Amino acid sequence: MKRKITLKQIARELDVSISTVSKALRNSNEISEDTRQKVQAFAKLYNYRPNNIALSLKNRKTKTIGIIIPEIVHHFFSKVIRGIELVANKRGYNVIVGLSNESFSKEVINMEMLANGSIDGFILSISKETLQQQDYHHFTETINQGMPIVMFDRVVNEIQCDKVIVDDLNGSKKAVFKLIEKGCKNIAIITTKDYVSVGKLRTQGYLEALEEKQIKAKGSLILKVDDALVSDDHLEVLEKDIETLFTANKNIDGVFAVNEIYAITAMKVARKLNLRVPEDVQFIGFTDGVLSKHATPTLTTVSQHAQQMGEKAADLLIDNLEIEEEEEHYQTVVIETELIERDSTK
Amino acid sequence: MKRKITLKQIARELDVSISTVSKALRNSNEISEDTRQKVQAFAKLYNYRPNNIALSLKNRKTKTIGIIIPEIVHHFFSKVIRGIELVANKRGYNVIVGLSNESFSKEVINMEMLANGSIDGFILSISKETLQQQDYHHFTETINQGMPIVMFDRVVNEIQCDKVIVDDLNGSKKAVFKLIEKGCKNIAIITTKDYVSVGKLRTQGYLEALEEKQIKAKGSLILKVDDALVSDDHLEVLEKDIETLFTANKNIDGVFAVNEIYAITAMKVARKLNLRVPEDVQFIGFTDGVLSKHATPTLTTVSQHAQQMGEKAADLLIDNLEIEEEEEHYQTVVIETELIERDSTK
DNA sequence: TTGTACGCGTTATCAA
DNA sequence: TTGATAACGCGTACAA
Repeated sequence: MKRKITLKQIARELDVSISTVSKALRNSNEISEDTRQKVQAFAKLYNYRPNNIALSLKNRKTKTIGIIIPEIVHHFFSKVIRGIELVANKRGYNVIVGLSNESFSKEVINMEMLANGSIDGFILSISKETLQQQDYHHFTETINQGMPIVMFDRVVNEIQCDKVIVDDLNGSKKAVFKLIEKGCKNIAIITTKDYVSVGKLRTQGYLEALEEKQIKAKGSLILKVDDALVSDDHLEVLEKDIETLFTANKNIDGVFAVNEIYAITAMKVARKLNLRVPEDVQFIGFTDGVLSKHATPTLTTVSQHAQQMGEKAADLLIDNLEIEEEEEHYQTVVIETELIERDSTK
Repeated sequence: MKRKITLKQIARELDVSISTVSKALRNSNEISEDTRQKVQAFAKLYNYRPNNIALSLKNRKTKTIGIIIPEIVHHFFSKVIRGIELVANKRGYNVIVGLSNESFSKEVINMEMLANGSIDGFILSISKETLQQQDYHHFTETINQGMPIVMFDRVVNEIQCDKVIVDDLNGSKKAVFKLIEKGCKNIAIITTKDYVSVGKLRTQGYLEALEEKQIKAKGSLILKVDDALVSDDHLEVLEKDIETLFTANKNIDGVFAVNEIYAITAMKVARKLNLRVPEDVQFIGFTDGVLSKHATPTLTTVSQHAQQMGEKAADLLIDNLEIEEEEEHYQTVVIETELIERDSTK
């Protein structure tokens, strides 16, 4: 078991100084052809590689990006990570992942751990608990320490930083317009409580779309599900809520759901109630997930281009990291959505 | 924008030496109550935190685990990561993620990047290309350098290290036994090419189960799908293959698929051919995914306990890292599978 | 009780 | 052409 070799060891072995070795390896022309070759041969033989940690300490940059997300077992977030990793790797960065598990304290702890030198900047999506408590001091503090942050998807106006967001509003409008165009008269929405910014925006899009088409929104057609319900255990509660929605509003002929699970579950409930999809009720979801593609019938969805979001976020962060100019002018990049029509609409 | 404060700055500010500050902060009783308090107050005020990189360099350990997986947009792998992250965090470690994207060279490059000091050890699952080429030099080299590796799921006998695997063989047998028990006489298997170790094992389990029940395996009932087909674009090809399987073998009354996509797709094809599930054909998949739960009908599956695998892998690695004893006796932990019965079986 | 010196591995500057 | 030295930030053995 040969430990990794260091400059010092090479120097001792070859009876030259450390700095000579260092220079020789970097092809400095201060060094004679002779020793250069000797050193390089030796280094190659022992497979010398500079120690990243030492380089990080010296250069005061780690070439590592910290990602903080609420949950990794989630198509959207894992696709974003893939995008980040893709760009990061291409530009010579590594990626270190912290999960907040939707918890404020875990988010804070994770960020503090990473902010102490381990990374050069953050890409993150805010946890639900943080959004509820509206306590953003950990973000401002890290930014004040000179560590850049790029937020994606779940962002917040209070914090000044680069952001990458989905065009939730227009995405929803597209979906609702499509339902109207397909002949729906009574369109329900299944959404989340308002403190989840994306849920709020998507609800707003639904309302605006209806208004623009001179359709009066009805409170009874708006189902705001408690977030805990996304967890698998509460699927039955979700189903019951949706069933109530349908039975209380027999005339529903279109459903817009702000995520995949809601949409799939709603279709399931509809089928159970002997409603035909899409003949009796049409469905559109909002997601980048895998369920839609394999559902029965396949689900029409608003795609978010998650991977592209990740790529953009990584590019923004690395640009920020590598460009000297101190003038801070943050940008918010909006990733357009795309309506993917499948069999749950006519 | 105040940069992170260092010991040196505190020392200068308070007009004491660096080591005094260091000791004071670590509550050394060499330091007078007086200066200790003074230093601690100042440090707290400026929110001093030791620099991780400096600590890593000094201690020669980074408290960071490197994960290399073929793909992150995959329920199984993201669940494993969640398990790793959970344990790692609990034990004071961070997690850095590299994606091989099923490519040999990306796997090698990623490992080399991380092995140069960035991490203390690896947890990985081997890429398909590596398995095909059977070139494992990068694993042996990192192990020889004294950096421990824990492999999970896609492992390989040639490498001596800790391993966490699913009991693929028995998992498959359980599934096939269940189908037989439920009255299936002609059970087909949809599996991968043999170089994917888990596919091979699951096929073997299928064969053994049949043999134990004195049922003769028929080659025509074994569909070995090309791996590229898992990618979304090739779904149609997959469907066609499965359709051929069904039409060429009208008597199929049970299907065991080695992953979720195969199973779901097969159910879809069956429905298209007007076969009722589970009345005419019963299905069992192999997975920890989200599709099974939301499929129509819901899919009976062999669950792999992915998160538990991640937790175990992390514990193994960290144990290895923190325990002094040099005697290497590697273990292979087998995670038992669990048959989750849903509506695709009677 | 406090401070000096050293080492972790590297590179850059300056001296020889 | 080569080498000594300092610095990145920290902790600690040893000296004062």
